[in-house]
Amino acid sequence: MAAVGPSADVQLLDLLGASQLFHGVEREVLAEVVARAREQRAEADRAVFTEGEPAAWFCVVVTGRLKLTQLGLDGTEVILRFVGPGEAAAALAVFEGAVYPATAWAERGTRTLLWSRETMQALLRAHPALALNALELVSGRLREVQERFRELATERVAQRIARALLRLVRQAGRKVEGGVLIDMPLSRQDLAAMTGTTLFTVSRVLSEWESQGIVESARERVVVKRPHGLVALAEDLPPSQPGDDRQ
Amino acid sequence: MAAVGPSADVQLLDLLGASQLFHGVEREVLAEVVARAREQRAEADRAVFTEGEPAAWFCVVVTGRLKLTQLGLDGTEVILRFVGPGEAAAALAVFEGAVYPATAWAERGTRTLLWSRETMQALLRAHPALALNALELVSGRLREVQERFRELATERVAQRIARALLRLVRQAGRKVEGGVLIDMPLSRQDLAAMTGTTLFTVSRVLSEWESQGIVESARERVVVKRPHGLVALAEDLPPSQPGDDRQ
DNA sequence: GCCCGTCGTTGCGCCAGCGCAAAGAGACAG
DNA sequence: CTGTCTCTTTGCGCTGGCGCAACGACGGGC
Repeated sequence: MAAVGPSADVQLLDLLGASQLFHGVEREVLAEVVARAREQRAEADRAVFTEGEPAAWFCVVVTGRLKLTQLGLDGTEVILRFVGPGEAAAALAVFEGAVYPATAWAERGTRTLLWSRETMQALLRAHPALALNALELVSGRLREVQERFRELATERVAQRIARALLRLVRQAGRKVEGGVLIDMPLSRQDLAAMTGTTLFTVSRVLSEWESQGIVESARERVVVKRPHGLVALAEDLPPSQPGDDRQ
Repeated sequence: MAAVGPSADVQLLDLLGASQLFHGVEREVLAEVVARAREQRAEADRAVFTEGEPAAWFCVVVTGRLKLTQLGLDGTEVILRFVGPGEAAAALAVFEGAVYPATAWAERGTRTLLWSRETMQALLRAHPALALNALELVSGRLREVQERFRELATERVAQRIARALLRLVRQAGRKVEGGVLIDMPLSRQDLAAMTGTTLFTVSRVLSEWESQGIVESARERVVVKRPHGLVALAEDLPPSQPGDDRQ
């Protein structure tokens, strides 16, 4: 962990200025924010913070990605979401609670900015615009979780997997020939933990879709070949035809 | 709907002063807040606001209760939560989104205070303490929904029903002889919509628990006789003995 | 180039929970 | 008191998805 050097400042200012939490904040305030941050390069396979521990740091990803998980009583892992560059983690812990409600796993080489809980609360108090942004941020997240809660309560597994893939396409999709690659390591187990099912079921569903030409999958890799096909599955519409996805 | 009269002011000030959103706010600000509210008596079986409609009003319950539901694609209803006196609804809609993410059904005779979206946003801007309270409120709600998401993803039906009952006991429990009554009309269908299952399964589970003396249930009525028994079920512990609940 | 560890696939058996139908039980109106 | 409406119970059959086991495939390290 190191104090942020002046050379990095401009890039960080841009990153934060474009983030949901700090967007619209005056440049000078942003400079203050950056000045009070600590930068960290996370090692892979080590948690940046851990569920149940006292909430000490607020976190924004600079490069790389975090995976936020919760643990069930029986040890089953649930993936809440992924956090990409410019996005925040541990908002809950710092704004409301005393402990982290989730564990954050960093992808190899992930760089993060960290602010102590006290710093963050002081910033919120000093800059009302920041508090409003935070309110919007947390609200949006609440909306999304409620949505997923409803899905989990009312929809079948295949439908939920389709939705999860569509979300990942939006979040980490990269156009490649023949479709959209979900540009991150994504195991069957990951998809299962996102959708409340098992890796076996995910494997079966993906195999089925592969045989229908909707996706193409390999080890920790998924390419969506016919997004409309997934949308049809997610919305429970009559299956689309192979020609439907021409763009 | 009527402007708030001066006679009601004191009670309303107390109610709001004790609420999570307005707690700690100076008395004079609170007076301003009350002055800008409209009071409404909701008819039963009519929605106070409806999922998907433009978000127009922020809402705090004075007396009675709201039931917040979301609709699935196939028409299945999911209950997000109940809103009691002093609690807020439509926070999301007003703080972040353009439309209500849920429908609010009022119990018969429920009285609510309403503020227009614009008023609410003006209040937030004018009083930073309010924004911080709102942030805390929404954060707490997010924490709870994430928790329930995890439960839905990892736990069995009986376990989830046990948790739902325990939450309701905390929220609307009233001590009666032989146990704690959940003091509101609560159908099997309601419990099913809270836990992502069907009324049949809820009925079977409750029957089983009734035969074990853990609960006692009637039409839209549940009395928890041995809370520890439910806790054991919720935490997946070895079943407690009938004597365990002596207090 | 080989080995080993991790990830993915697939067949098989099983069971938790669903869906329906038919009947029972309160509650409320008239 | 009676009829009706809604809520609840329970039996029965079914199936979506789970859990395991065995095997296969890929990839990184040495």
